[in-house]
Amino acid sequence: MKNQQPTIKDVAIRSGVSIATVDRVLHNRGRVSQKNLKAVTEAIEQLSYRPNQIARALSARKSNFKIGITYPKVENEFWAEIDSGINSARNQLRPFGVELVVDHTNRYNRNDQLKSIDNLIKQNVNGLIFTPVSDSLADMLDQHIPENVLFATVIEDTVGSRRFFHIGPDDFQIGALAAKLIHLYTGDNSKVIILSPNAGFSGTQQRVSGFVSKIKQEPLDIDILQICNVPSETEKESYQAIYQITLDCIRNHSSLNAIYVTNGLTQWCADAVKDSGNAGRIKVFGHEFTSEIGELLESGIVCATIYQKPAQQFYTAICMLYEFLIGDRKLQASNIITECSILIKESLPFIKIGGMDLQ
Amino acid sequence: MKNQQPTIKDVAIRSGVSIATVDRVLHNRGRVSQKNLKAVTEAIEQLSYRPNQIARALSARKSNFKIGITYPKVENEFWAEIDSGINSARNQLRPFGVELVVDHTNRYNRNDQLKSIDNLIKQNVNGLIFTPVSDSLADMLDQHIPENVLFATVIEDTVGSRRFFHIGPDDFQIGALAAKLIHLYTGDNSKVIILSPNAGFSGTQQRVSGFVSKIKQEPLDIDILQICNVPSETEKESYQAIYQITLDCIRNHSSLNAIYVTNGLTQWCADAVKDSGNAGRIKVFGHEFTSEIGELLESGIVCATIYQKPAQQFYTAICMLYEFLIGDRKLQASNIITECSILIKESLPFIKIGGMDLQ
DNA sequence: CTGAAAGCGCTTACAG
DNA sequence: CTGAAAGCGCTTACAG
Repeated sequence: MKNQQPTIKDVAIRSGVSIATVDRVLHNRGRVSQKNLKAVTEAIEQLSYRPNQIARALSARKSNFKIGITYPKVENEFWAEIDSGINSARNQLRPFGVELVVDHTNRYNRNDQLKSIDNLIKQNVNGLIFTPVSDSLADMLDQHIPENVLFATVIEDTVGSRRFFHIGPDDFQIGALAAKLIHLYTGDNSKVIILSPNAGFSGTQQRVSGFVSKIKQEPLDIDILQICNVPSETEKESYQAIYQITLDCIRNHSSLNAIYVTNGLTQWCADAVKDSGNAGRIKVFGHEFTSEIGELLESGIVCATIYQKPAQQFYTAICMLYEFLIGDRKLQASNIITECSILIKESLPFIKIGGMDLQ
Repeated sequence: MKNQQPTIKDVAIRSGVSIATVDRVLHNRGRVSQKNLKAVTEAIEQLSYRPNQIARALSARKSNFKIGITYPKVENEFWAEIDSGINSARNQLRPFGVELVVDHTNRYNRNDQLKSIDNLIKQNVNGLIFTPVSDSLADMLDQHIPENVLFATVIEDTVGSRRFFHIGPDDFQIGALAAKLIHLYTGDNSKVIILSPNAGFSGTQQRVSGFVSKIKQEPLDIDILQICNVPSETEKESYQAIYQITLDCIRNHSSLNAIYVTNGLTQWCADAVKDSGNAGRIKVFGHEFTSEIGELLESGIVCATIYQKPAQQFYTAICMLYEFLIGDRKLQASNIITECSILIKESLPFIKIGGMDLQ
């Protein structure tokens, strides 16, 4: 009844060396004679041996790992959800002896973020995960982060940096999907305004591009009345700004019947629509999910949002980084495109915040 | 820098007993004096000790577990996807020494399924996971499956049985969501036919109820021209039947402009719509996702499907069952309502079949 | 360059 | 009722 998975011992016996030597080969630690290297490699091949990750993890428990995480805590609700993803990962990895150190900045600001990263590195983290506030960080990151610290990006990418992998949505397609949803809900007489906070993020720009391009390509009968960048460096500023700009737009465009908010500030726009007495007449479309968004979907002020499951992204990223830390970091890491959900009133019963089933 | 999670040794020292005694308390194995029981319980409490699952798993490796799985392999594509979920679980659990034995039946038939279950039990499985073909199985299951074999249901439930937990969608809400999607795509002049294979499944019935109830409640301007049960005990029968019935419906109802298929046979209905020259005019809505459904969404014959991610359900169920097998099976297991996705042409770029990120 | 040994935190016979 | 010891499959000093 014994499960016949070969172990490191089997490989050692077959190749006529000690377990320690097999281990050296497994980790390319060198200091192995050509002859033994060959014997071990062949034995591994013949037995199709795969190291047992459980045993590896238990053993790794002796030397603890520390993973640092930092993000811009500007839109509170969005990042609060991410904290739940981080906590799931913390619980998951605790038995492996992994410590998670979380830091954050209060603005979308490059220098703040670099300081936060420096801070984490000073605490001797073995790995680093963060959402870069600007694409232009690439060079700086490679300078600030030592070679032996693995880092990965979540939600936003920094193309050109040494980042090990990236997890995030396909923002261009998200924008296209948003256009389609608006068309489904408003039919052929859609006069839409795009409110675009976080214009510094390349993801935001791509959503707008995807939206515009979808309208042209299909084509969809949607008029874009205006595209407004909403100032949003700090939290307070962004809330106030989008609320006020929404009111201004409503005043200036009497034909307006739909608003697309390119990110998670959707609910503040919806509040302005409601407060101005336009609930139902002006339909709001946007992103993410909070309890308030749930109510807004229920009441019909918001028709649909696209949910990128940020907590899951962080959870997955943290677990992946750990895999590479204890395993062979020479392995190629692959990027992951997040699965996004369409949320409408009728899909509310299925939603899981965080979305980690196995605790 | 040592991580300060307490271990079983810490508990033993603090309560002045051996590790073995602590272990006895942890697993309610009895044979512990009142005095020691109290001491250990208190020590666990004070240190807030939690057993390390990794160590537990590695140790459990000594005694192998076998989990049996059986399902009705009638709609090939649907169950082929599930095989990929089972394989993910197999890879995930292999290092833990878990063996997965898979069996299936060729029809939606109670007796076939009971035979399959008997067969797995004869192979000494420690746990059992399956999709019951009939709600009325409850009593039989409790008789056929020994008390010491944990079992759980996926996709379809058997209320009233001793099943340990259930993972599946909220079928009533799924039906309601389908009604909404049809309304979004066809507007206020919708003449719909519901094609309902697998009428023996309670889930199917609930989808129809949810659909009808949503139309009344909202209300949505949708006329249901007819509700057809499609014979579907075997695979070949169901494919042919739904194709033929679709053609008949098209012939009999000239005003027909939408079809709702209550489950995964959607693509065969869509083929009939296409072959009869009604692509685009008659819009198809249904369930699940296969490569062919991808093409049908792309070409606009199918407007939307609701995807219950069956592979993920099985994956999660298998992993959960293992957790209970090695852990304390006295713990209460909780049921899981599957997160369902709305699939439309524009969400195709995000879809993941199987959907297991971490391999 | 190589191997014997200790250890990660549990579980499981076994002996008392 | 209780505890010492072996073992799960790895990794990591340490000695040679």
